[in-house]
Amino acid sequence: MPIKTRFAPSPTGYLHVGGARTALFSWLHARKHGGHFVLRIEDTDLERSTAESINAILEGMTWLGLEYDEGPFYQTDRLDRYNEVIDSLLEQGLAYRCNCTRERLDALREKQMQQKLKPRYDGHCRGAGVSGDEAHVIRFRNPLDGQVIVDDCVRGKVVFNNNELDDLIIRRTDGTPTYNLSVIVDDLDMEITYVIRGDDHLNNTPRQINILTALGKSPPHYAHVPMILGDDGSRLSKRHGAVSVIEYRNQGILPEALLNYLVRLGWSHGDQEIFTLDELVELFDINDVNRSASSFNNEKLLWLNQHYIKNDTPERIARLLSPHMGDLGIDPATGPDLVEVVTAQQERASTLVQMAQISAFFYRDFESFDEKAARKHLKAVALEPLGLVRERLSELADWQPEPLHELVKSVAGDLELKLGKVAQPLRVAVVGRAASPGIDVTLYLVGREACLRRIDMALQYIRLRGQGDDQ
RNA sequence: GCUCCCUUCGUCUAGUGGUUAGGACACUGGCCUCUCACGCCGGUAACAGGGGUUCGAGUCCCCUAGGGAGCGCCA
Repeated sequence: MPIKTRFAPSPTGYLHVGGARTALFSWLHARKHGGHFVLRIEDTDLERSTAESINAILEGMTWLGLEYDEGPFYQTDRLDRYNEVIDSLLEQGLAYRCNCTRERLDALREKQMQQKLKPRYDGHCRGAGVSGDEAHVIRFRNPLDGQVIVDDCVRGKVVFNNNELDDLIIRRTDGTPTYNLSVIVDDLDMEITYVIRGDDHLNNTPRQINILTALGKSPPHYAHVPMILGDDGSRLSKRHGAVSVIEYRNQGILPEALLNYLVRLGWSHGDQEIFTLDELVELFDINDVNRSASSFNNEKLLWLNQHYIKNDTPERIARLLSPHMGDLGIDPATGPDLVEVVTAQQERASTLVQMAQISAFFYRDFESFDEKAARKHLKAVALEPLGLVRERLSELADWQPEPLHELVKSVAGDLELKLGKVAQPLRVAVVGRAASPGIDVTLYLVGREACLRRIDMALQYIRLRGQGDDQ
């Protein structure tokens, strides 16, 4: 049978980075073996499933580039099929009707907890012969003894005793199937050979295997991958910051950076840190995934992101950066070529949002000089070099980085100053801050008109400031 | 409480009985330098604890502790 994996999120929120990682592992496993990757939406919980959530998941998968070969399938389209399986289990006596009230179940659970027992159904209706005419659920008749061995690709063999399990509900009073039933029917019908999922499902697996066995089928291969924790060691959630992959996109993270980061959480290949998707398809092996949970570390993600920003073509980065400029109210068409701006900033930003922020000054005047930078560089001693630079800039014939570089150097030389004594005041005057790309490229991209205007602002700022105190 | 899982630098990890316990992020010292960044060179920092097995244990076994997950008419 050809290798087939699936990603089966329930549409009750956004595509979580933990989900994205299991999706990535499933996708890689399928790609590596020339198999298929299936997307299935587990929306049998009608109360909590939403269309927005489905869209968010599809959007996230598309952004990450985890394309699926089959689906998306929706479980709500397959209710008849689940009922067919449930009915056949019922007919064969492998399942039974139960009319226990929620009150009874709640009381039972409470009593068991008090007795320090594991809460579970007591089999009250197992032999009761509850009629189909009254309100009821269907329970699977779980074996009472023996054991189930889950042979897991990442955990190894895990043994569960049947006497720890109970008769789980497979059809609700309203007639809809529950998770443990629909999952195994889908995986069976869709011919899934590898179930790769979060290890929060490990405890469900013996129940699913028992149903499969009752149906006369053999289980697929399983791989339960460890969960992702927040930086405080608890389960990753909203309070740790971004958890939705779309949030990462909005923060200016590149999809390849997020994928590279996620794959290294629980998996490695020697000392290698950077992987192309092609390399991953070749090198990744689900059997090599770690057993222990790992903490999400945003700094390392930022480092990877900067790496990818640095090493991609300026053209692609510019295309991705453009909407983030828009977020700042800047239309890149109104100023210097965004590709040239990216080339100048590529090594200076770890996210696209940050790159937009540090590039805004190319497109519009800043509100005010950064105070610390101004205090250090916009002083009376800067009046002469700034004045001279201004004069020569206004006369410069060829407004290009090279001549601009020569110009700044010549001013420094003529005034017998170190280059920094000219470049830094000039930078603060033109940029508003003490940090920017090389002064020549900065002047070139800002353009003559804005440069002269901003230098005049700086000269005036120094003079006004000088009147006030001991400057 | 019960069942299952996990435990190497702060974090991600390498390590499959003999290593000065390696790499990466972060932190940090230096170099480069017109600033920031990049890059380069260096540094701090780990086998949870206790018992075994063995000539020898991060590696194998047991116990303890700590952490996580599950125990729903959620998935």
